[in-house]
Amino acid sequence: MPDSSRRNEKSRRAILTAAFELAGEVGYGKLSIEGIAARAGVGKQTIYRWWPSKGAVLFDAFLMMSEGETGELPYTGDIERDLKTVLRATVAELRDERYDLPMRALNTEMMHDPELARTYTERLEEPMRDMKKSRLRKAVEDGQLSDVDLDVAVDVIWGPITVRWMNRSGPLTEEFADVVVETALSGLRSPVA
Amino acid sequence: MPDSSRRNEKSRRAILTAAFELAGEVGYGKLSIEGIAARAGVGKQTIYRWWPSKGAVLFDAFLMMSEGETGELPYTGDIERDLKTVLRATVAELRDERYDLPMRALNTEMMHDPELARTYTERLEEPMRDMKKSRLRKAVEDGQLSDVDLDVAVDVIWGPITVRWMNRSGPLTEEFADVVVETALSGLRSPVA
Amino acid sequence: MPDSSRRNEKSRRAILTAAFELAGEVGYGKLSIEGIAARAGVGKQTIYRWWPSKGAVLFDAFLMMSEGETGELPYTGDIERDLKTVLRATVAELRDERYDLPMRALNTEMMHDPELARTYTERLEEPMRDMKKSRLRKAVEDGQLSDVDLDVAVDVIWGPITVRWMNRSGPLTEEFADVVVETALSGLRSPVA
Amino acid sequence: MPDSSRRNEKSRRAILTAAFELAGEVGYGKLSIEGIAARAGVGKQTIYRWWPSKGAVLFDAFLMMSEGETGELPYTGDIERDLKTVLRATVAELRDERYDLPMRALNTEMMHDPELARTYTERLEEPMRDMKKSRLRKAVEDGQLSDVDLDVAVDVIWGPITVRWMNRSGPLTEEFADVVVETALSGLRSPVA
DNA sequence: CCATAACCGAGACGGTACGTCATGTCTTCCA
DNA sequence: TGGAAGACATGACGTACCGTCTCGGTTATGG
Repeated sequence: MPDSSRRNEKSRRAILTAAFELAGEVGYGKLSIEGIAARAGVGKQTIYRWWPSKGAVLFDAFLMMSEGETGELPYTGDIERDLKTVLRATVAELRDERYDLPMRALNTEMMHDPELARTYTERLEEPMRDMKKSRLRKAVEDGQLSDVDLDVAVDVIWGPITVRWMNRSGPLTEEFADVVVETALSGLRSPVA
Repeated sequence: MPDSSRRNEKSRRAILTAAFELAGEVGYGKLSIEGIAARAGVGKQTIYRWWPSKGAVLFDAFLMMSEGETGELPYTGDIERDLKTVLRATVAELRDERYDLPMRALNTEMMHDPELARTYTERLEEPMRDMKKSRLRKAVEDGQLSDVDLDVAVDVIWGPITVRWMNRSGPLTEEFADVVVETALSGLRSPVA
Repeated sequence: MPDSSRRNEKSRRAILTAAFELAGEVGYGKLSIEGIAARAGVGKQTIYRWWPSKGAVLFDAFLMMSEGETGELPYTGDIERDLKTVLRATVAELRDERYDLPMRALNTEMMHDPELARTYTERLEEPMRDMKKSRLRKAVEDGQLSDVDLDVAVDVIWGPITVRWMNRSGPLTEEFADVVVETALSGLRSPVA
Repeated sequence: MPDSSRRNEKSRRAILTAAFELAGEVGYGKLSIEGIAARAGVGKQTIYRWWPSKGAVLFDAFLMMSEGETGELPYTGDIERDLKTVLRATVAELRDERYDLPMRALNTEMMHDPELARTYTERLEEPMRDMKKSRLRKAVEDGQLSDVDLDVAVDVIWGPITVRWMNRSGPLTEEFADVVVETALSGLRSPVA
């Protein structure tokens, strides 16, 4: 197995950058190890030596890009307002050409590679989910939300956005983001009942 | 352009069946036109003549499989109970090996092929969505649900399930289905507020 | 088996013309039955019905083209002069783009199809050879040639030309034609001997 | 362009051997790059990397086979006797199944590929022609032949054999070889003249 | 003078091979 | 020894033709 202490950092960054860019330029279908190596000015073996799959490269590329991206969701004291802010930002990002294609590429790999999905969940999704749950928890403490399972709450709020993006099953707009937040907060049940 | 009146129906069915089965057996990554043609006992050209892409074949395979599948969602008068029944069934199907892999394959293709996504939406998603909205509409009439945007309601209910399935971001169980229904119906907001 | 009395003469001519032209335009390698049928505005089956092979079509095309071509070689009384005239004409024809490629195509087919070679020999080569032998016989009668095997004589005179054309083993010029005639007539042996 | 220093010699030999054998077994029409690759246990790309065409492979196969084949034509002092010896050997070789088909295949390719014909001429034909001219030159020095153009002499002697082989226009026997030699040496012209 | 059998155009079909591209492994050579 | 370079066996791609096979739509006799 390779000795990572001898690893060439410049090559590593060149590969990840090339992978991310190519995913955005040519799309998932035409994203190839050969292409990444050529763009990065690197031998193919250098990729195969350090990553087990195309998806793993892509994942690391995301990791590098999102490095230092962090911290907390906004807190104004009004959970509805804050969730709308966040979801609108998410929608904007998903509509951004620069992120759309690479994210689709990564999602595709995850879809068929449970191991990659697990790693992704651990390294990228969980931290983000924790941020989300953290904000929701504060809202519970503020008496704005009832004491539900926060994981389910996250899924109910962010799930609809993700699905629309993936399947293009409807327009992915800021209005949609707002309505999702309102609906998730108020529930579907008639208040009379 | 091919003359569809001369089309060989037997070959068509053999191709769609082979595509569905292979998607289930070898997964998306190893699903090839050559493999489908070989399994179906058909020349490759016969596939290329009638379908523009691997995704289109897969889509037609789903169409054939879901032919006559239909009608209405259950109606007992209790929307919560009925939604739980439906979502539990959905979860069961998504966990069924026979459907999991082919669906992932189709979703992958849709993810990168907007035209295919559009067709899918029109031919398969819309009808199902209409069934769902129809059941929800009855619940509104029954005074069980408030008068929300039904498309958003559908996304809020079914979105979390779909996302967990796709990304394997958490366990996809019947309990999860139940909690999603309860949360979506009651909303996250504290009743005190 | 097909009833040739019902045969469509127009189609037949269109096929042969198309075959000859295409052989000249695209060369042997890209000459296809499909191409001939398309150019002739004819169904493929009409070709397969009447000819056993591509070579047979080509052969018939030559037969049609050389119809009525004939009679006798020139006779001025001087065999050397006459042979030079004939060989120069042959060289000119072989250098003519319009005949070069189709002839190469036909020769290729004959090379690998003994049956076709036999038919060609009978129908086209023998008549031409008879004309050649006829002229040589007259030269024998005129006391200009000794009484050799005329078939061998024909091969010795025309063989060198044919080989140079086929293999491009040297320049195929009128001068070459002249020298071949002179050499074949005089022989290689030193007159002293 | 490929770096020939990295070339795998074992693959090269396997390809050339396979090409020669297959040409002899299945004939020109069914000789395919795929078939050669399969027989040689080699990827198709390895053939496409190093040779521009099927004909070039075949040519190299001949080159390999005729390696070290050489030297000089027999010299007993009697040119007629020696030429008969050589032409009889040529006839025998052309009638040998092991050489007939591969040679036809190579000739076919040369016929349609001037570049290949040029290479063949340079690398295989010229050396053989030089041997032939060398023997004829000695005969001239011995006073057995007159001082004719030796290239034409070679064509007059060997041309008839080649043409009969290619076109099967007559029986290719040792008797024919003898008569061709006699006729070429004595000439056709009547000795009286 | 129609009926019926053939030819005809068109082109779908199961195949084979094409020439290209990417895979993941291996080897060579350089720093 | 890590890395750039790239040859290698493998296998899928999408295309071109093969030779066979229907499908209607004309001919063109022969009963």
